[in-house]
Amino acid sequence: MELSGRKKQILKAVVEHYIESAEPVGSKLLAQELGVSSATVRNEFAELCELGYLEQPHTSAGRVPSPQGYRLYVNELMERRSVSAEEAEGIDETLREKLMGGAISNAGQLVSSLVHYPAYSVTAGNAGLTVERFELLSVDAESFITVVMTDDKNVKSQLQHTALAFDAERLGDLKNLLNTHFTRKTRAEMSENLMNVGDQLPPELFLVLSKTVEYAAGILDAAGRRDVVTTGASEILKMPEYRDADRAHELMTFLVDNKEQLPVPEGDGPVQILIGPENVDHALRDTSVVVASYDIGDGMRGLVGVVGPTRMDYATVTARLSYFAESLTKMFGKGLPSPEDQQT
Amino acid sequence: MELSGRKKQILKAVVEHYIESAEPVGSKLLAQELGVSSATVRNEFAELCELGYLEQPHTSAGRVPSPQGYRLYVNELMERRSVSAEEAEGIDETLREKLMGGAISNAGQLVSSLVHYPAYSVTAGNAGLTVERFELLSVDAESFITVVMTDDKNVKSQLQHTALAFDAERLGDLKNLLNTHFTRKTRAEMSENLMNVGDQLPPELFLVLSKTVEYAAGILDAAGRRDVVTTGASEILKMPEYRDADRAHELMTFLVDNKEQLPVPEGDGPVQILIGPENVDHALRDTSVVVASYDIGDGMRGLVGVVGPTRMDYATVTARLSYFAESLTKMFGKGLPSPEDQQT
DNA sequence: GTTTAGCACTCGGAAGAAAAGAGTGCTAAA
DNA sequence: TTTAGCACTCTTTTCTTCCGAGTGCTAAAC
Repeated sequence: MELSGRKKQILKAVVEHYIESAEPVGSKLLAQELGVSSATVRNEFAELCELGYLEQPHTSAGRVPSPQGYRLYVNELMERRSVSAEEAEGIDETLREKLMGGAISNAGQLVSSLVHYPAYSVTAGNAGLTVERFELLSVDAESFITVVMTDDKNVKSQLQHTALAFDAERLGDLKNLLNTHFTRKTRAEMSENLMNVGDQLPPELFLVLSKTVEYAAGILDAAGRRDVVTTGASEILKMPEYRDADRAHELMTFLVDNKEQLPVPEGDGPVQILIGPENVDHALRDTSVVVASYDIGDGMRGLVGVVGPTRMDYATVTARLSYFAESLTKMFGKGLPSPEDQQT
Repeated sequence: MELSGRKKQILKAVVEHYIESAEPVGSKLLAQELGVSSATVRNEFAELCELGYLEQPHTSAGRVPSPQGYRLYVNELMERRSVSAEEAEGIDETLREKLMGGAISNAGQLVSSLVHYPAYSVTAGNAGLTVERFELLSVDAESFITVVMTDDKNVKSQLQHTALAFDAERLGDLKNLLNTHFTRKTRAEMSENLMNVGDQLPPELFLVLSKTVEYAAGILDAAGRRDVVTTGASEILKMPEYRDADRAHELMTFLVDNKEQLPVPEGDGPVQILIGPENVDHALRDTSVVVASYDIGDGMRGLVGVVGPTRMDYATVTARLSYFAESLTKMFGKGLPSPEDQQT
């Protein structure tokens, strides 16, 4: 059933007042605003309550939006404003400043400082990654540098010590071995090949080989892992709903210890909003989450989210977050921190 | 003036009770414990107050240790117990489990989980670091891999794109240029040399060279920076002294935003304890900090610290922290996560 | 001279009562 | 359909009272 225009207007006003004040909204305030009597507003209140859009903390308090109310607000009532010119400038500024070098890990940090809520960022793991190329560089008799390039063009390297002396020839052999049997292979295949090749190799050499392969496998594992970073958890201590130390502690430890369980919705829109009980996780039952995803390039996607009370400033958060995500996408596409600057 | 034996005994008891209960300690409780009358204890209390070792929250409450009282306790009265066999086993376990791969950044995390206080770890920056060697590996016409080994034997690498085509010869030239003019040089010297060399170079080549040198300089900068990581800040929400959201928020944001100002004392002992006002930083005025340093090898030192209320369980924290630091030192000296496993 | 019993005194915190206030629901009139 | 009016509900605040834990001091006891 479609709500009347005035009901929508009232719901919108309740949500916005409550977002601002964190106090239940009474009929008198709205009466003034709408130019009708408080009794009229009360009648509407009563109906909105019956329909499930509003709630009453107790009999004689004002009204508070229910999750369903927030949902309607977000879907229909909220003005989907975009960021102001100054906001945009500010965001661009911080982005340029802090994100050079392609360190995506602190995207959450930027977002958190932008919206004053806890934020998190997820860098999608690249599970199918393989090694494209091995290089070995001689250092001295007992050590060499291993360089591993993965097929997403990331390069990592380490110094490796060996028990036995490695001359140039031997190093070349090892390198050939690595490049023929361990490039373009999945994790499982690498382990398998290690076993196969191992049989025909002198044990000392095998030891070095396996150490190198393990190093490479570790890189693939690390790249395959979904990485979640949370920041700004302490922001919640400023909010009235978390003045209670126990509640604050609960959410806080969740954000730190269970961050892997933060929602990573399959994105169909640019920004997604999960309100209160829409979150599957029990600990997020009365918080809302706003997430946006951005393009890293190579078809990969990153994700940043904001966590806050259901009484969250959805309009501002949504605007800033989506602008942020767009900017990130642009930057990865062509902008300053281009792929050639990516460090390892 | 030296305190009488009984005064010390009483001070010790007050400190330990207060550490456990966070409640002011009354004379009756101690009377029972010491087998004297409460009046006697009260007399001693009064004198300890005058001497500045105890404080009274208000006229008719029990006594609470003053910072000076804690100091005496820590210096003389506390039983400097070492960790129990099970504790040691537990610590070794977590160390082995979590620290393979030489990721020191989360030493604080381990400590925090060990003592249930917020913790931080500082990895000393190596300011005098220089590049020992450059390597360039051809990938395709327009890109190559830059490998940089610093004189502490750390290796880092990145893929670098160029505007102009680079054949093997040209790459060799560039490499020679790098290795002759930019190894074993300080940051300043590198910049200077870049200017000097630049004059005699075609501009396209110079662009590539400077990009590479900048990359190396960035590595040196990063290594030179003192890196502070804090963990477990949310632990404070469990403590009665931080049930007040404002106080909790203050300390919390300090631990997150001002972590660079956490104390890094010049170590003369294995474990150092800073009590309340002994901390220079205003925000730490009523917290205590316990820090231990450990050996990374190569004469480098790392540092881990624990932050908590002055009512901190000094005995346990000190024991665990020093055991932890010792274990770390041992591990870096000869243990599992040996230098050859250090990743970049 | 130290220790202890005794006692009056001081606070802080808990418990209760009362008052204030905000907001409601309902009825009846406009 | 809107609104004025009014009784009612329930929270919050404030004030008071009361209790008890703990003190400081004095005078007696060891």
